[in-house]
Amino acid sequence: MPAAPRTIRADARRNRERIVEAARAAFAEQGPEAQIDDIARRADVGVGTVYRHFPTKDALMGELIRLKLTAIRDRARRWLAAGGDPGEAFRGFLREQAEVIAKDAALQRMLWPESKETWVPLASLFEEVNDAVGELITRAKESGAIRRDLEVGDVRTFMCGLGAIMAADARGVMPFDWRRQLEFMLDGLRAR
Amino acid sequence: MPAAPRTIRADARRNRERIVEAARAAFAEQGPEAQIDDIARRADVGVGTVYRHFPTKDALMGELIRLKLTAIRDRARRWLAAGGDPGEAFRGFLREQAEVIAKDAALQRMLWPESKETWVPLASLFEEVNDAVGELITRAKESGAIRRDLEVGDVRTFMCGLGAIMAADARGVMPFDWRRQLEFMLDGLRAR
Amino acid sequence: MPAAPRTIRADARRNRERIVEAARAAFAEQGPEAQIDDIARRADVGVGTVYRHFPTKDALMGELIRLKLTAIRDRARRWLAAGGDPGEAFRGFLREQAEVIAKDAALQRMLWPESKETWVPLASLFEEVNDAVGELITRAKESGAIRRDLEVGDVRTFMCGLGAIMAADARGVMPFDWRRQLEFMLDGLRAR
Amino acid sequence: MPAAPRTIRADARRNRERIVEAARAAFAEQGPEAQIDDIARRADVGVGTVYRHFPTKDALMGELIRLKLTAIRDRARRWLAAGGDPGEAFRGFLREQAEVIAKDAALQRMLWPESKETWVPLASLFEEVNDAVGELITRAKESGAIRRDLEVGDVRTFMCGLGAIMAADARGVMPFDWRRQLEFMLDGLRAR
DNA sequence: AATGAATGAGGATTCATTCAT
DNA sequence: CATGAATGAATCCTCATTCAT
Repeated sequence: MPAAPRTIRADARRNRERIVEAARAAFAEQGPEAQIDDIARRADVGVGTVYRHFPTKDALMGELIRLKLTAIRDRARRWLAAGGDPGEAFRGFLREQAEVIAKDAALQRMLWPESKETWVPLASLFEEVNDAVGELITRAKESGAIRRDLEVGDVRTFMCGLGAIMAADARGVMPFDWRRQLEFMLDGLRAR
Repeated sequence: MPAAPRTIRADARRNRERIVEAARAAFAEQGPEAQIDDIARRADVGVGTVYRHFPTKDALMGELIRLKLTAIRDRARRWLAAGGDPGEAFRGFLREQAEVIAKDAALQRMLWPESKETWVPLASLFEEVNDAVGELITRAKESGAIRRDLEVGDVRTFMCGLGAIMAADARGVMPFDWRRQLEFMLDGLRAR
Repeated sequence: MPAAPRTIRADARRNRERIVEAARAAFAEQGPEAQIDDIARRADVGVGTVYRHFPTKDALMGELIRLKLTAIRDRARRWLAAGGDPGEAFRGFLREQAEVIAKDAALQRMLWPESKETWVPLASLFEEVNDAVGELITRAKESGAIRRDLEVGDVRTFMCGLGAIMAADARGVMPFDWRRQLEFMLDGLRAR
Repeated sequence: MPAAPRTIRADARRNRERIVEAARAAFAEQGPEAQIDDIARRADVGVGTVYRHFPTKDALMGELIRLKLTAIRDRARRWLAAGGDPGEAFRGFLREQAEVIAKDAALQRMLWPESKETWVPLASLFEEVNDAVGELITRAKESGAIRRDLEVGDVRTFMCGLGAIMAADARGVMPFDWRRQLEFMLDGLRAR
């Protein structure tokens, strides 16, 4: 009768969520140097609890990345499903995507983490993102909305740079207007 | 003994140069986490000597930034002085600039540092960079080579993002083709 | 419902046995650093259950010691009851005893634990061991098989050392031949 | 002019010695669980200093073992050089050796450490110990003082056990008379 | 009674910076 | 001036034990 693993989970899941949320906030504020102890304090749990849910600081970061990627994939799929003008879908996706990223920009500083290992468990999810965004691109190309030599990797590359810009801007050292940047790039991607 | 201070100066200056070079190498390889001890070892001096020349790690980083900015300014001025087609000067400058940055890409990770304080002593130099690049932009605009709404800040913003892309690429986590990125952007900046 | 408590008891006892067995295995493999969580996992129970049966890790260790001592006492009594040549009984007991100890040698690392407190509840059992082994010694002395100055404490002392040797050998750092050691000692104990 | 590395060394060496001494004391009292922080406090230096001299707790332990082994080797050589009756030399060495070990008995708990790696850098020293003790044994055998089947390994094994006995005795859990033990063994090793 | 999630003190190690020589 | 040894706060992670379910 392995019925048990249901009740307590409610509590545990709540904690897990609080930890993830606290981690998002902490990393967003302080970047990768955010401390586990601080995250635990924010989540109002003991350090041990953080470690019960995520064996390692890297694992916790990995989870945040996973959530981000999942959100990206879903957003791309939503724009795909919505149909409409392929060029507008492509641009709409990128604009929306950028707005969302901007909300916790500092997170970007860990989206492309040091170790390749972090990516291993994310590989398949990553593929899904590629597929969805790739499809948006393909359709836009076919409709003649964007240049024919654009590839998924280019968009990924751009978003990486845009994230860095957002992060730098968020830290307030110097103003960076990423929205203009995005529009310039979108113009650059138009078919001539 | 009016001769003595000169000899010592020579020694000290040599040390300072070696430290700066070692720091460049170390930061380029390991990013901001490079350790002072390591830098001292590369420069073949004691840690104390590093601290004699640069009171803190941040100060040392600041010096590297200063050198970078100086190089950027000089490069921009060189393209200004060279004359020729304004559009080509603008694009040539950015391409050359990018190639140089790419050489120690990891340095970019500290070009936009945490503290505003780091920027204070660099303010005037920063103005000079702005002026030089601004002039390149103005000329290009006037010649009709690029869109009229482009501003210096946009270029700065773009280079920040491009640097981040280079840094991520250099760490080898994922391939990022910054050269394609640059060309897309240059296309986006063209006047239509 | 007078039947209920019985069923539960059966369950509880089964759990207790599984815990003890798991602890034996864990401690035998990893020495005193074996973790309660690991023991619980091996026993296929929750940590809480381990703590219900044994209030502290030390108590659990104490139980293992108690079992060991009981086994020693019974073995000694068996050799006493068997009669036969007293010298052979003495030596036979030690040899058999050693072989059994060797099976989970790492357990020896905790047979002589830090705290005297652990011994308090074992005092009377300890006496019984002493009595049984003492009787084996007395008989052997009387039959002229071993030196007259041998005392129970000496045997205890020797077995402690032998256990340590086994444990070290088991960890594989360096080969220790405890069987030769035992025979040398038995020779040393012979009456001349 | 690499003349420098002489002066400061006096200070540093003093510190190193104090650390080693503090470590000996700490490990002798508390066994392998002694904490680096405590050792630093005893030596009246910062933790960092301990780590400057010994990169790792294991390295510090390794040093203590090295010192022990060196002392053993030298003692054996001294008895060899002293000449005299080979049987007495063999026994004298073991008795003296035991007395010295007994002084910080708890150290024995780490003489046969977990990891083989600890032994690697000690291999050659270990050989020297073997050679010296082996020669004592050979001479004693030739003079007919001890049984012909005794080997160096047996003595090593015995001393390992004796050390464990001392350690257990030192912890005061139960009295163990290691001197009697030694004499029994020496009797066992006599040629008949 | 059983479960396993939560707790948090404790412990090894790092590294920017100071200071005696 | 240079040196590099010393410092110790800071940080990640472990694990015996408690407690809500």
